[in-house]
Amino acid sequence: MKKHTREALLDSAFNTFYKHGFQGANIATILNDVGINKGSMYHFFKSKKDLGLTVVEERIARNLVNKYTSVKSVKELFDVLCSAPKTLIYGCPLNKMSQEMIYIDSDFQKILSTTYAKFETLIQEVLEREEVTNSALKAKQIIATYEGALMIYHLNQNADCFVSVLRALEKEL
Amino acid sequence: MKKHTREALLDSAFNTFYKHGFQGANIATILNDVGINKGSMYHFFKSKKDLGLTVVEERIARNLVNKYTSVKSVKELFDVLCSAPKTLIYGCPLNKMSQEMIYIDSDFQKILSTTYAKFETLIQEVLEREEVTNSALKAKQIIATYEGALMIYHLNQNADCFVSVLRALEKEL
DNA sequence: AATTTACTTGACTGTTTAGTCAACAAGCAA
DNA sequence: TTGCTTGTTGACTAAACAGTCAAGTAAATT
Repeated sequence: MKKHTREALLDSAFNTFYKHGFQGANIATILNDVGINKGSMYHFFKSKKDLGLTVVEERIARNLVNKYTSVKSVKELFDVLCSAPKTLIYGCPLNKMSQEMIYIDSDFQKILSTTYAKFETLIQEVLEREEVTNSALKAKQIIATYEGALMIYHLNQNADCFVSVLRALEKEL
Repeated sequence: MKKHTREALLDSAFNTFYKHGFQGANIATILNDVGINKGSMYHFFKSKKDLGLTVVEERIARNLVNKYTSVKSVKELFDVLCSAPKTLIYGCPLNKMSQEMIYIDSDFQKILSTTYAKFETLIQEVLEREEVTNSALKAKQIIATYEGALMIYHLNQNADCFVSVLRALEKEL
């Protein structure tokens, strides 16, 4: 039960922040969900903010890296991107937290910007692997379209446009 | 001073919600900013939520409509979109509020979805005016790219990619 | 077995916050 | 002037919430 509490806390905190936002999230909800008490959480994390920053590092950033480092081709990349609406039920966690936090807290701003940069680099590397020209700009185009289309999907509650927009982009590369 | 208080309240509320999010916003800050007292606000709005929904209607949606109904050509549309980073200092207000609220409160979900639909229709109409084929999908493509690029701009604090991504999209129409 | 370290408990504190209310003032119509 | 509607005041309430702490238990170290 040593590592378990900390990891369970991060899992539950990720889910809660993902749905309610960082500011809207209630620590009591997380504690109740994990089935532990206050002091136990404050043993591992010195504040709600500390918990939030660790969620970005050890959940959001880590999931992103795991997902995209295994991607080898452009086709594979688009397949992964197109499968997003099934899993990202409240939108893109990185995007959502960025929109909320970057102009509110500079520590969040730093870690979220860094995480985004990693994401962009991973996409760029996939493009370079197949010698796509102008990979830096193309990576940004792909991410921009992906993030925007995901938002439209959630606002419309309709995945049709999400996949068609991404497939149209794929053809233009 | 009859209409003034209500309008000043909506202006300040819009700015505060835009920066801090709806949940993170503090009513006392808004009241202090406008220079009035609690009861005065609750004379015009029955709750914070009521204020929030009215901000969406009378500020976010109205600004959007005013901005895009005057746009007549595709070139003009992209000029307006490309000028966004200078004015939208905390990102796209509609996108930001949507990411925060659509899975938290169904009244916000409804009004934000409706507002988004209006936005999409306006863009589509500009495309149709110049007989762009497949205007429904193209409108979604433009908005997706625009929203995503705006996010990247804010996370990177660098506008270069924003304009190049949008200009690249313009050429593909 | 003894002692230190790691983890847990849950009541408690202090603050922040949305929302209420009764009394008061201004604008206006008769 | 009188009365009515609209808007304003600011103290008050009640709840929610992040964070603390002293005392306890479990686990590892010697």
